[in-house]
Amino acid sequence: MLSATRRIAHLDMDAFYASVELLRYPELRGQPVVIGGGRNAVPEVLADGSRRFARLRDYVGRGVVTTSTYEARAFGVFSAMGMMKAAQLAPDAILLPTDFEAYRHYSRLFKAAVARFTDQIEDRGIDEIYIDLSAVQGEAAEVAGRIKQAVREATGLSCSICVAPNKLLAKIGSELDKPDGLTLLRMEDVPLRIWPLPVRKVNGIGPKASEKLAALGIGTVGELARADLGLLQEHFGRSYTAWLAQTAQGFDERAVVVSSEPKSISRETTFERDLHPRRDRPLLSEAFTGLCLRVADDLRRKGYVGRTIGIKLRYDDFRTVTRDLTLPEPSADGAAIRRAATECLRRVPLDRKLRLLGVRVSALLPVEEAAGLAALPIQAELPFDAADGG
DNA sequence: TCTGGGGTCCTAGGACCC
DNA sequence: TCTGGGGTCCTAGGACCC
Repeated sequence: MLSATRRIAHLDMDAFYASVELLRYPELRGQPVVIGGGRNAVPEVLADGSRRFARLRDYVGRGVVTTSTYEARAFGVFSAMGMMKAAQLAPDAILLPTDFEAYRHYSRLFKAAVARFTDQIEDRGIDEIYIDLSAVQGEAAEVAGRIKQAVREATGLSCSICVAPNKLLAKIGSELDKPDGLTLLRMEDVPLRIWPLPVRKVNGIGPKASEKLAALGIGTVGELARADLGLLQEHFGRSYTAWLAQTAQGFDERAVVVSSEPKSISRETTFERDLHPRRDRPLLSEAFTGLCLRVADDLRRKGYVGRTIGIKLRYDDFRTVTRDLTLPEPSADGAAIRRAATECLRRVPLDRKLRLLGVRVSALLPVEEAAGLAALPIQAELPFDAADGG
């Protein structure tokens, strides 16, 4: 049972990767900076100790923007945009390589700072969390303020927080006052503060769904709240329609999930140029083996074995296909993964150039549990089952 | 200017079992 | 000979998120 009124916060670090880079290169503060380059974007240290930074215009390749500073966003450069396109919009912007090690470090720091307030924290990736503050003493605004201060002291970085009755509203709300925002939302605020927003602001309504809604004349959450359910059901099916209707009213009962086990571990790579299945076979084969070994290494480091091995291919026309194969026994062995993945590869048409190759292991089991299972006496496989109840 | 890499969850059909 | 209902597992694809 859920309590009558919960107090759920969503905390989102402001322009996280870019802000971490600004800690390291304070001279870039106030400038348009884009994160997403490779090795060639590493700043060069000059003889006088100053640094020369790469510019976006120098970028060549198939990467996308990971994050940009607010100054770069003013040029229209946002996350997930192709770097070549970003270079056209802001050729003089500073380009920096992604340094996940550094971002993970600051991620641990800000999460540890929040953990001093409560252990009711749901991890939503490297730069955001939900916090269930229901059992934390104090006014919402005051508690949120203290959390923001603690994050700033631990990291030197700002974040935006919204406290609301549920995760749906907290997530939307944390964006309303960015950066360095502190937003409070109550159910009564839904008509005034949520209904005017585009449906795309709702976590779970992506590009496809918002486009379909737009075609029905529904652009805002308020329009969604007033929409005819029968009409929605014709286009979205029963369960998604029910969810849309609840969401438009600001209803959401999902709990803050404090811990979870991974479901899959994967590695994939986009080639610098599209590779021909026959002519570039040596290159493909090398990449394929490398992916299998990296996945195996990830499994081993994280302590998992998996039964289902899968591959992912993307053709030069951007079509994506997957194949997978479930083994009788879980494994984390690179050679075994490569054998299974090769089986999968045989089932896929190799009649076009390839843009991407990926390897995935799912149906994961912690390695100690797998060891426990292996120690159990093996059930004999009889040709007829004597215990059959029929 | 073509569009990364790591994930989760959902749907749907077919096999197979009771 | 046909009909059937429910459950689980496997596979493929797709939407969505950070």
